[in-house]
Amino acid sequence: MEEVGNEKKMEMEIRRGPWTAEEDMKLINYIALHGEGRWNSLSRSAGLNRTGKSCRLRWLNYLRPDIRRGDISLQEQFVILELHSRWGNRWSKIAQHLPGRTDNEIKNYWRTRVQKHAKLLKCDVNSKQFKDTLKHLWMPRLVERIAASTQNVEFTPYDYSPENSSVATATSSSTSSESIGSSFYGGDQVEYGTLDQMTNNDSTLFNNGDAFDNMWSVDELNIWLLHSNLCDLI
DNA sequence: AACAGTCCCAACCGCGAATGA
DNA sequence: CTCATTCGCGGTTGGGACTGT
Repeated sequence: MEEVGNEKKMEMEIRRGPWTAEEDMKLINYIALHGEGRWNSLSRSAGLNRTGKSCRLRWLNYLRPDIRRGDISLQEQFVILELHSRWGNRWSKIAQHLPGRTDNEIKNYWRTRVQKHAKLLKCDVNSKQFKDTLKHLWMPRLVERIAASTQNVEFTPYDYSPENSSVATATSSSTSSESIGSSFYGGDQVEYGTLDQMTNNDSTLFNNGDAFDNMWSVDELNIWLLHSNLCDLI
């Protein structure tokens, strides 16, 4: 009986909700000394009344020194759209190609920004219509804007069109994370921007923030959807 | 100024996979 | 092989911040 009572007491002491600065410091200091991993025992040893899960999440999504904060840049938006079109909601896999960004952040971005547009257009975010809108309208537009915003820095915008995109040509067997990591788009001969260039720390590349929302009007998108529907019927 | 509605993000939850005893 | 524990992922939620009326 007493044991059950103690367990209950332990459970009662487990903290939830927002982390305090003191808890953050405990976690940072402990990991600096002992490294990460073994989260449950780490939590106990560090003197944190948190679940191992909670500690892991806090570290990976917030405290890690290489976390990048701030708006998602045009380049990053493009990478997210591109990789999501290939892999779907594989947030952690997508995050691996966006240094400093977490799966949680990308997931939040997708839900708040991209799904918002789908909602405005009254179509499902997973529908062919919406995917086509992304591929044929949003992504080419993003490329234009990336090219415009990077004219003054050493970035070689590639000739993007949905047809030469790996979105259109890739098969599941031919896509690999390595191909994305080394050269952002396919062919070795073509001078494409590399992922590093797409996601480096150059402030001129990363201060474009929220441009996504203002790229086109709902009317513009609706006209395009109507047009693509008519084309499908013909 | 006050309120309602919406947006955004940190954090939690459930589940399946991996690992170890 | 089995069971328990831990880890990692994707989905969901709570609440503060922001915006519009």
